[in-house]
Amino acid sequence: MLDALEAPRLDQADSGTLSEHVFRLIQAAIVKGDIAPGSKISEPELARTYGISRGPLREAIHRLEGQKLLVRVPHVGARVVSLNHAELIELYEIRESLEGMACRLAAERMSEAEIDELRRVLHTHEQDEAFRAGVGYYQQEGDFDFHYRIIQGSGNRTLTQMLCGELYQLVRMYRIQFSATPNRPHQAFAEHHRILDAIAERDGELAELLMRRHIAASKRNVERHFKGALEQTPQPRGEA
Amino acid sequence: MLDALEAPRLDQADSGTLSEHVFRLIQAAIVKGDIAPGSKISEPELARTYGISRGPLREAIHRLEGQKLLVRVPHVGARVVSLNHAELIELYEIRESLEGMACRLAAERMSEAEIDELRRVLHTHEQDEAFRAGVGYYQQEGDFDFHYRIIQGSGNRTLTQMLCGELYQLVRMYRIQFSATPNRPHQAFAEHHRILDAIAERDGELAELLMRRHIAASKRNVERHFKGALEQTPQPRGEA
DNA sequence: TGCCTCGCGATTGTCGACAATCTACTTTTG
DNA sequence: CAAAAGTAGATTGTCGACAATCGCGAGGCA
Repeated sequence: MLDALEAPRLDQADSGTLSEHVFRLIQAAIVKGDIAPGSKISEPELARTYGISRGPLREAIHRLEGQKLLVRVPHVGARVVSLNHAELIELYEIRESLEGMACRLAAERMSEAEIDELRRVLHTHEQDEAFRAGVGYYQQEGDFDFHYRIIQGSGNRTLTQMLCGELYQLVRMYRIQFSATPNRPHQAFAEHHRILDAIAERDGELAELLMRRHIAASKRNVERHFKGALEQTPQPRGEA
Repeated sequence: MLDALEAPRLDQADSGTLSEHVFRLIQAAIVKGDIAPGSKISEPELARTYGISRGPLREAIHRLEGQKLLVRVPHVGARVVSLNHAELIELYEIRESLEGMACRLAAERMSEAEIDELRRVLHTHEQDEAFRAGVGYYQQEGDFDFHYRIIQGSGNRTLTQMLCGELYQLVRMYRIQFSATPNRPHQAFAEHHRILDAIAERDGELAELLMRRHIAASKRNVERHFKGALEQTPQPRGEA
């Protein structure tokens, strides 16, 4: 398993400690799907893979558990998280609440420069060829992600830490899994545009409403996707 | 420092691993204020205190960092979190959003038995003598905590995990710090009662509104408290 | 006298090895 | 033949020691 890791070795000192490094490496591997959801994490194997000791690795695992990307059970081991239907819907409901709030705050507090940046992000997406083809709108990451930018624009550092620091990778993981839904990208883009307009007009109330609806629409999309996949796989498989 | 720990040693196997145990121990020590906010965490010292190696201790520290009770900086060490005014307000705003949502869900989904339980919790609080004296309403923990029960009643397991598993201890820490405000306990109790009524009537919309207002009131209370303490201490001290 | 530099002590990060526990297979028994 | 007990292997949890890095104080220089 997990032989699809292109660059597992930790060449230069990217960010100081080894623990931090493998943390990011494993995080990326999980989010990208290189390590299958539900698969078991073997400490000796991963340690060998990344060429480090089990000490830093275990610390990274504990941090990953905090980000809800891993589920750990004492004396047994850690597994990559695999949300069931209900949990995934719950996640979207939480986002509806939190990102709605972030959007309202962003409409009230974002600077004109930040709004221009946001507009530029949307423009970049529009010209993306994957988007034009109707697939894979959501692959953007970090500063190039519409949602990410709005959350940061809220000015609420605690909220930003929760949404961009913890839940973000988890959301991204499922974004990638459910990325290819025919009409959704264009529709999502249109919704993004309306949200941007509301923010530009400093209409916090409307911006929040639109964001909540936007996420609710995504939720329905995931629901549909899940229901479609249910016929093929009765249960999300638990091993690689 | 931190010699006020009454029972630091880890006698029996409470919960399997040492890491898990010291995690809970340090968590309790921080929440109760035995380890001062902003004070530095010394690994060798804590390891000696609890009579364990630095390995499990470091894992516990990483988990505590995930719960936002510690702030860690590489190669320097960990400090007990000390939220400033803005961050504390942000925390309350997040709670407003999340617990409001939880309250709405609870009104829709709690069983009659659970509502009875909730009523009993409130009744217990009413008879508490510390409450009657007008101080220390908030010291309740876990199942005896009104908010805790409502969140669990929401039926949203992800939400419960976030609110009761992560942020809960942080909120509790500041609850304890700001506990003694003259009129607040009785007022809070009245608000709790109104929320309960709304839940009992299955009025989700009203229950959400009341919970949001309740937390907003708590926020204002903390704000007042903070402003009052500002004259004495210009900045929350950074050392024990 | 004030500021920069160097070095020492302490703390954090990392490692390899040992002990405790779990999983799966084999063996034994009703 | 099925089920339970026992055992072997692997995996997780824990430890003590070594290396890398940082903070702070002594000393030198403008």
